[in-house]
Amino acid sequence: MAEARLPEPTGPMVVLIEDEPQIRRFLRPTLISQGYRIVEAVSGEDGVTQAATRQPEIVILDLGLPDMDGLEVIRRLREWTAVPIIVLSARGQERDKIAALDAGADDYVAKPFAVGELLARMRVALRHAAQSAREPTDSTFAVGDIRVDLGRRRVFVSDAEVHLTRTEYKLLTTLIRHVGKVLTHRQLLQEVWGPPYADQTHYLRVYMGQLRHKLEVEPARPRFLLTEPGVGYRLVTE
Amino acid sequence: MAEARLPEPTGPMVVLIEDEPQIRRFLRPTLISQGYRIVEAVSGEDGVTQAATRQPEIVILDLGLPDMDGLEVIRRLREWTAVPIIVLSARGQERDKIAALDAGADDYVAKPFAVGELLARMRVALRHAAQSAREPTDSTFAVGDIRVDLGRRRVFVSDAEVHLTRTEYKLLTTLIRHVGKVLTHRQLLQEVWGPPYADQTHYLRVYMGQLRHKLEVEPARPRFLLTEPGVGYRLVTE
DNA sequence: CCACCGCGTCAAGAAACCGTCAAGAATCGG
DNA sequence: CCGATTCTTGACGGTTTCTTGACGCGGTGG
Repeated sequence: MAEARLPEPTGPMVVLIEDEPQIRRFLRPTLISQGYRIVEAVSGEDGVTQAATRQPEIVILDLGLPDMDGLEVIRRLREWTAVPIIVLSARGQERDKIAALDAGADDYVAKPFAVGELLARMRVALRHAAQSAREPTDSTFAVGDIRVDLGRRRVFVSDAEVHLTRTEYKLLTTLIRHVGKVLTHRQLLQEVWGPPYADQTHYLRVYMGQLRHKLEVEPARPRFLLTEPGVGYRLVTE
Repeated sequence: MAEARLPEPTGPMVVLIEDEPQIRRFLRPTLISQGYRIVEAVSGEDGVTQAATRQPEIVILDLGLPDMDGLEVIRRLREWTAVPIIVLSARGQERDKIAALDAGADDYVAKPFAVGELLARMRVALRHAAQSAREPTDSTFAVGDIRVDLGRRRVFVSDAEVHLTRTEYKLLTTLIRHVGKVLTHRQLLQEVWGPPYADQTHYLRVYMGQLRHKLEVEPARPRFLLTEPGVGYRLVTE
């Protein structure tokens, strides 16, 4: 396992989201010497975008970013990708670690950190990814005239952007995550609104109606957002 | 993700390989209160055996064992299992961490450790396991011209989709679950409609008729959905 | 032979479910 | 604080699905 890695130009790609130039200057040559391809982002927004466009094998994320809460970055990424996220943070408090790990981070390394340990933890992350044979996720979803850019949270119909509210978007991405499958009323309500709402099926009717209105050509006879009477809803491709 | 977990007797099983009674006494109630089932081992040899016999969801391993090098325990486990291994160690040296992680450990927590962090890292490990476990969920059932995609809840006859109502589908999947065997009226009614309906055999006649009408080529002389007079029904393959 | 029983079929009324609209309430941004 | 957006809730009508009863068939046993 611990074989020496020589520099190779097509190794795993890492997106490094880190605003401190000092750390970037330090990490960049180290990672490159280990054979990684590296893409740097200096803000959370940029980081999410880079992760969406480059589809890296690993994301290394500093929690202390200027523009955005680090936890928010994790959540944004986890909306559409399972890419391993290793958090770097100056805050070594237990509750920070717990919050980041529960938000979807895979590992947490407190600063100042030993670079050898970071590299070892990166190898662990790569091992996991290889094991589940997970390809880097495509950050866009498309069906018919509908296109969803999950990284940027934007939705287009026939190349015209349509605005979805937060709830509408969450409902749509939930359906996308399980595309093809029927999601029961319960599942949808729990995932989108939270467990306490598991019985408020009326919400579903209202919001499915709004989604159809915004996305379907003929909302009354939907082609993609289908009803399974008595069961739930499903998103179908073609 | 950070929902409160109540104690439940059938949660994930943890094998804790740890020779210090102090730490065992401390961890045991904590893990149990989180709903884990816990098996303790006080030596490396015992730990490997327990992991093999109990098939736990997680292994927590102290590196400083009396009988065996901790790295050796990791290697022994990795010979046959991919179960997540979280290492606990009093040695916080970088090279110890690297060695353990590269030997196959998934995480490394230095003592003294914060128990909340350990629990969070355990949740991460469980997440990984759950993720890689749920790839092959593409079960379909087929007999004659009839094809049932159980994952997507769809039914086809001669490659044309037919729509089943909720009750029809439930009846069909119940028959599929017991394919080949005779199901009595009682069994079917209880499984599909619920115990209070155990005597409403008329329902069965109506719905079996509808199923045959939708699935059989010659509903009056069914090839697959057969009646066992006086007993119940059965689904046969050829 | 005929009454009876289990089974299959059909259909109509009842009930449940779904989509739609719209009006307040709550929330957000300025 | 105000205006705009979004969420929440209720009402209503159309549709699907369930439930129930009636009836016919065929086998069985009196």
